[in-house]
Amino acid sequence: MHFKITTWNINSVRLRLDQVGRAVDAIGSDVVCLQETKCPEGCFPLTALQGFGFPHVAQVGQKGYNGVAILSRFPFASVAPQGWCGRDDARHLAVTLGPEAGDAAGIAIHNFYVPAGGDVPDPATNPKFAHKLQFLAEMRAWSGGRERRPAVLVGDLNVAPYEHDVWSHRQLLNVVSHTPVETEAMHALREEGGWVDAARHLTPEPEKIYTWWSYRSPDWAKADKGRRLDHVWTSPDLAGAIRRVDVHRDARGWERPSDHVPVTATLEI
DNA sequence: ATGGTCGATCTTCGA
Repeated sequence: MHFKITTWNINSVRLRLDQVGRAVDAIGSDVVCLQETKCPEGCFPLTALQGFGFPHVAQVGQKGYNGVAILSRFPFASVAPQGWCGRDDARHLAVTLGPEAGDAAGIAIHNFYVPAGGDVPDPATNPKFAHKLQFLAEMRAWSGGRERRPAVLVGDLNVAPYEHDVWSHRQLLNVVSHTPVETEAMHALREEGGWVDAARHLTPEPEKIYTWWSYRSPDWAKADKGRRLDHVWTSPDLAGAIRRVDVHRDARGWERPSDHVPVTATLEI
């Protein structure tokens, strides 16, 4: 079967509900992982999302910030949110697909929203950056201890790990999301878990790949000062199944867009 | 050249 999994930092699921429907209709996703849903669980638009063809929805939320959700055409065998850095921030959700998912049955899906880290890349003076580094360190330890079974890790990881994941490596070396301490932490945690970066597996450097363009850029498409912050990783046993990774850049040009675009991996399993 | 723009919430914070 062809299994399509999409990750998208939606930056308010209530505001962009119609855009979720538009995107998944065009893509044909089997599973959609959203970040920054920005609503507490009580006001989550569950019924509307189910109406887009995803009867099975797992989500955690908070008032105003964070929040992650997994929408699925297939039932879940298990759902497990997890706290990180001793907080109950809604930044991670894991599910396992049930037997109804056919060849995708048993695959674990991890949806992450890594802290952005604030503006100053110094953990001594910026607690947000310290939080981000701690979060990445905990992910590394978790990756190393993880049970070896088929899994896909997606999300807004808020790090652009390779030189050509940003519009200018040199100009962003001291900008949060691309500093050496972050990119090294990201590589370490990926290698610790044996994870395969699906986009770079198919499209190695030096080809540029971006998934995010700042709201502050007056002409984002022309300037094209993007960064690759949104990722799909597979466990090593699924690496050979990666057929496509599509970055839906057009969504950045929609009316009232998210600053991130959907990224979809197609696996043949 | 240190801005610029969003979203949620309640005038400021996080991104």
